[in-house]
Amino acid sequence: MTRKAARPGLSAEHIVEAALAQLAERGLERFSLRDVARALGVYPTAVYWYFRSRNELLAAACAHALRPVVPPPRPGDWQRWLRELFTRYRQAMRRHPHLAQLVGAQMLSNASLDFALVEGILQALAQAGCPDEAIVELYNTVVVALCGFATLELAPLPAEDPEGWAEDLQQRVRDIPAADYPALARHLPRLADRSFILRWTPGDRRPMARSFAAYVEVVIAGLAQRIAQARG
Amino acid sequence: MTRKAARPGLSAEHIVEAALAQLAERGLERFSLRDVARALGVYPTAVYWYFRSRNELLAAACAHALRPVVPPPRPGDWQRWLRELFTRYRQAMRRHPHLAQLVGAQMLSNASLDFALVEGILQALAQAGCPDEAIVELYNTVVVALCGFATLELAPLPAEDPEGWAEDLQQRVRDIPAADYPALARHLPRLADRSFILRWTPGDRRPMARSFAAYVEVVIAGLAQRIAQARG
DNA sequence: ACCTGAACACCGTTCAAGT
DNA sequence: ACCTGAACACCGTTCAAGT
Repeated sequence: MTRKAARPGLSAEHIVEAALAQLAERGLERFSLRDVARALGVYPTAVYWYFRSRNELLAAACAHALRPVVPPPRPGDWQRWLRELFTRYRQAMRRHPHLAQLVGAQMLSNASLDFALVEGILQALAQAGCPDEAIVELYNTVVVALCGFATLELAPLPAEDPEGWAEDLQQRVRDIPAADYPALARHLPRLADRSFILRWTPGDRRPMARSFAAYVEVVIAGLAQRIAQARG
Repeated sequence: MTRKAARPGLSAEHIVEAALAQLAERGLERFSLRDVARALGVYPTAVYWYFRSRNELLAAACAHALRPVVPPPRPGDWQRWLRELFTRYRQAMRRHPHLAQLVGAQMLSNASLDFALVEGILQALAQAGCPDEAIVELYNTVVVALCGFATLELAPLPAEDPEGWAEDLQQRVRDIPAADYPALARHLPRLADRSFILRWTPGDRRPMARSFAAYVEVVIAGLAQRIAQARG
């Protein structure tokens, strides 16, 4: 009844899912291929049948996470399309917070969906009236803007002794000398734990939705103005 | 003549310099505390007298790299001050390209210079006329904008088999089906190796200065408009 | 105070061997 | 084709010991 050779118990997709689970559980810094294999009940080296390296596995995980980011076309409304793209990217990263640093910082070069993303951005810029001479710089601007917010929002806080670190930071924030930093002292109640550098709760537990919305509008308004200017 | 106990041959500053040298030579992914110790001619464990962990050493390296980023005050010209801040940040990261991902993605919470940075940004926003209710979101927007560009520009390309990877990407770019990606196909000559996702030369060897300049102007113009709008 | 030295519990990856 | 199994060359970190 049993076959001569068992059908493979593994698959690339299966491994990627296990990797995403490990990532969610232990974070990027403590992510290990051996743990993924353990979770799957196979030898570490079995993974190498499907992926050439640990990095390739992580790249595949990034590609998986990024699948739903490119929005459907919105003919005639480039601002809405961009807004949607930015929002989807952030949501995709919120589902896999530990991937944000990877995608933002180094993985933007692998997946095959990437060409669709490029095409979408170029079409949005064209619709906005961007002249050909400005297409490279504004395309690059959009890509940076796309990754920037979620990368910082979801950045991991120090992994070792997080409570101790949080207390230290709060103490230092309380002790800020108002004479040296008047604006900071004045706005501290608004900023504390709600803003970069002055926060101790990670972004996945304390979303920065309002700031994200403002950020998106700043970028879009800036693009519109820069395009108008480039057209002369 | 020789003292009873030799004065320490090491120092935190000395170790940080060795770490920066190692980083420049081998990159972040292959950075190891043991190599730093080897370069200094001491046992790996000697480093632990000065730093509690590898991560703390890297944080110190980031703080070192970030020292010169906060510009002197520019009373009455917040746009100039911001432009200078962005430029200095990028230049600091260009001096230590392998730190860009760290600083951008996770280390924005340690150094003591940080409070000066926060104060400067808040004062710039105040000068721009930002109302108090919008200060948090626009402060966060500025911080993201600050780190975003250099983080992506200097992102490392795949460490394993970089030439093979570069050739693959170039091949895939050449094979882009113009029917599926018309805008991409049309602008490809401009974009190839000069834009994110479509480049195979790393940003430290091929700077993206024009795109950076455009990016900065987009952000500043967007801030100005958003502030004007927030004032009603 | 500052560093040596040994040891622990891990890694990613290679290669040969099994089925 | 797909996985086991052993082995290699590393890691970061802890702890005790030296001076």
